[in-house]
Amino acid sequence: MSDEAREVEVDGRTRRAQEAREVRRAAILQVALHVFAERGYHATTITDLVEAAGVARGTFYLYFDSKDAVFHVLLDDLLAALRAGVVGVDTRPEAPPVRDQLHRTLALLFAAVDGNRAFVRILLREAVGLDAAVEQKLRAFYDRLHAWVEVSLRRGQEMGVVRPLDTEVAAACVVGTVKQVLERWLVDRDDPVDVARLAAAVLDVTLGGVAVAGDYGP
Amino acid sequence: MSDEAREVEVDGRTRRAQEAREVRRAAILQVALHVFAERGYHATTITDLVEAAGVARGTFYLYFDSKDAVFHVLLDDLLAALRAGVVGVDTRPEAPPVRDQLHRTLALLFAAVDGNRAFVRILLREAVGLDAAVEQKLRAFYDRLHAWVEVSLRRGQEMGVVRPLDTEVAAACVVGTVKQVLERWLVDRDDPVDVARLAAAVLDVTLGGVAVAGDYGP
Amino acid sequence: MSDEAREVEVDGRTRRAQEAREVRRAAILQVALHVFAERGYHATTITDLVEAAGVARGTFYLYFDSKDAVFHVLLDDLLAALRAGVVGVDTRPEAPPVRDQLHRTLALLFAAVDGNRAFVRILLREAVGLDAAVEQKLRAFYDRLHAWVEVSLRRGQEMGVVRPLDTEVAAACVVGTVKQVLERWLVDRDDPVDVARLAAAVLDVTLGGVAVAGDYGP
Amino acid sequence: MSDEAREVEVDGRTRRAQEAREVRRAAILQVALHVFAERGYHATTITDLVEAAGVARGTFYLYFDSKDAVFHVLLDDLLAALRAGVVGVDTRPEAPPVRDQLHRTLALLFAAVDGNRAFVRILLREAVGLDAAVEQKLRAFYDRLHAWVEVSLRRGQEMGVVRPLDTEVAAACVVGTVKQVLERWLVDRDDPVDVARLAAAVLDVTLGGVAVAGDYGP
DNA sequence: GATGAATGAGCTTTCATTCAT
DNA sequence: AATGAATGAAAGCTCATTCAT
Repeated sequence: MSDEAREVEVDGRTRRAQEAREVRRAAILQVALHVFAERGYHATTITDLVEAAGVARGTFYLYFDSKDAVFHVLLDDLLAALRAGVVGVDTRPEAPPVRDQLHRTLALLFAAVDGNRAFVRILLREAVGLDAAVEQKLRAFYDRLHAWVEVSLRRGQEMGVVRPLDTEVAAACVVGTVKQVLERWLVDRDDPVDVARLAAAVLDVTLGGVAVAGDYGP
Repeated sequence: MSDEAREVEVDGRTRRAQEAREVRRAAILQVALHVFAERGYHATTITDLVEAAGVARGTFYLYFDSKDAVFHVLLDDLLAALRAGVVGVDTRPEAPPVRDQLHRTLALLFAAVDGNRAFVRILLREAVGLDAAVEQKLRAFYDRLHAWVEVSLRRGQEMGVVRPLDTEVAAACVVGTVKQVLERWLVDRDDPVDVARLAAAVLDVTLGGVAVAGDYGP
Repeated sequence: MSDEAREVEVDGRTRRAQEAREVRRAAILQVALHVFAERGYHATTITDLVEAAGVARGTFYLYFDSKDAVFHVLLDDLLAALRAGVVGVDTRPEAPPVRDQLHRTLALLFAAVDGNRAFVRILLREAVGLDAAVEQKLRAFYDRLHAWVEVSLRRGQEMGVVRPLDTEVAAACVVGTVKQVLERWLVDRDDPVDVARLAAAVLDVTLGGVAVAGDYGP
Repeated sequence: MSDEAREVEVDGRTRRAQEAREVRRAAILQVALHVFAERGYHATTITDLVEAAGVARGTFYLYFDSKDAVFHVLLDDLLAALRAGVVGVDTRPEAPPVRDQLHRTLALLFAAVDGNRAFVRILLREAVGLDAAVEQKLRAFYDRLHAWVEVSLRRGQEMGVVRPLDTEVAAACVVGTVKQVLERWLVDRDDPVDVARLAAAVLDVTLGGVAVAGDYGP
């Protein structure tokens, strides 16, 4: 075997080993997600995890530093997926109608959660005050979402399409609305959901309020 | 001493003992609330509880079955307080305006949470998925609130003061709005809050929506 | 039962409980000493300790913070016992001869070690660099012993009973001599030893050297 | 290529491979010595060793059976080095003076330790009771040293240059003296040391004792 | 021969709960 | 009724060693 061939083979080995590592890591993550979802984060032990993954205790620590570390990886992945769909409204003349853009954003968010139901379930049920780092990440995520909504509302006011109202309260209302709908339709239930329809209904209520026009008081 | 007198005295003793029991039980509860608030539910150990209460470990178990049991008592008390203010809208002619009634309900709810910030904080931060029973209680509370809102919305539609909209989605929006506002103004922060003003702002957004009338799309 | 009687009884209970605690603590210490001596410090696990003591794992931690803590208690006891016999030479005219005083000091030291063979064995065999605190304690002990010997030698030189020599080296020789004799006769063997005779022999060699008088030098 | 030539080439290969093995083995030993010295024996993990040596975990086990095995090799090397300088006194008429021979032996021993401070440090601080085999080796070394000293003292008595005294005790005193001086000047400190001067001082104290001649009592 | 991912027995420590006094 | 010493199951994590590639 020539030196060159050897080199290629070594590279091949290294690459295959690397790929095997990635695969195993992903497998442990996947299993952890399901075990967390089934037993709850706190109730899940390392033993549960390694038994479900079919690896030895030590192997787990080869891929993750701790139970918390696994959780943080899952959390970061989810938050990234959620953030991906939340983009600013395009106000150029040739852009689609604002309402359609908002609908698309909502639908994307709902779809992202729909694709991660198990983990979002853990997140909303148990991880709220899990540890300082998790809390900080969640809070940062919600704060960012809130800020984004509030800024959007202010812009809307400047454009004359949003009523004069307390934008901070209104932003909290929007965020809370989204959270609750997510929780009710995607977390508490296992049924498939038409995210487009749901997004449309939420948009309708949020934009127009519940009262008939002109009749919601002084 | 006659038998009767003895009986009376025994009754007196029994009664006094009973009262002492109640006092001690209440004291442990009160202390538990504060310790939970200070250290967090999970971080609080039985040792923390009994030391703060100034009783022996065994004594604690004379009054409560477990750490969880204390939590459930505190939880039941809170939920009862929250439910107290949520009453149906009075539709009789001589009743106050509907909007005022809704404002009063919201303000009462906010005030109840305001008076129990410490515990609500633990509830939302740590105890969301504490155990099946807690989860079920919370869910029942929210479901009941949701149902109440949905029924109210339907009645409003019949009365012609609520727009035609998906009442289930709208109810979820209302509940989510309330939860988020509570979390943002009463749980995440320590500042005193003008609950009446906050309730008014929430009502404004919820009833009228964020879009200017007639401009929120097809 | 009168209040006074009750008080007495409560005191009695408390006292008895306190005594029981002391007894148990001492029992664990005693057992630990033997287990350490038998299996070696490093090889001894908490499991070994509690099984030998016949208590539950948790009970152990009720009396000691850790395996190290037990060791430190034993160490402190030993060092105190060793230090007890090392006192300065009485140079008043009416005092016993210096040689007798030195003999007494040596014999006391040897006897103290003789009474703690098991632990001294651990100390010399394993605990030398156990942890920073142990090392510091041992070093402090030896340094103090060395300093005491060196000062004594200087005084002897002033009094004209000690030869002119490097007192630091000589002190190290004395300390090393004592350590080695202890190790050879009391640690490595289990035979009973005549400490007075041993002390006399050590004194003879140390004071007079091994060479015949006048024949040891250049 | 003829068969003979091939054979030669194979031999060459084998020899070169053998040499490469030796080199690698020595490299691991050298690295282990430094890592042990830096982190301490117990705190050093196989991971530390293989990372410092730049070889894979499995490779380590190709050269040594275990962590302990490496230690034993280092220990054997050290003891061999120490033993090298300890030779009997030459009593032929034309030999150098006895005192000079003793001085040379001491100085050689001190120098050997001086050249291996790091490992001696580990040996005395952590590995005293590492395992039965280490203990046995150390004990054998000291016993041999003791026996050698005792025999020398007896010969000295026969030659009339050593006082009548308990040679076993005296031998222990000499061994202890040497150990303590080594520990104090070469193990506990990092300063460079004049081994010749130190050896001379030790010899002076050991041969002549601390008391002025004729004044050390009956 | 070299590799390094995988192993799993074993460690120390915690803490909700029990029960003899 | 009150006490608090005792319990022991169970947790998270480490690391010397093995073995398929």
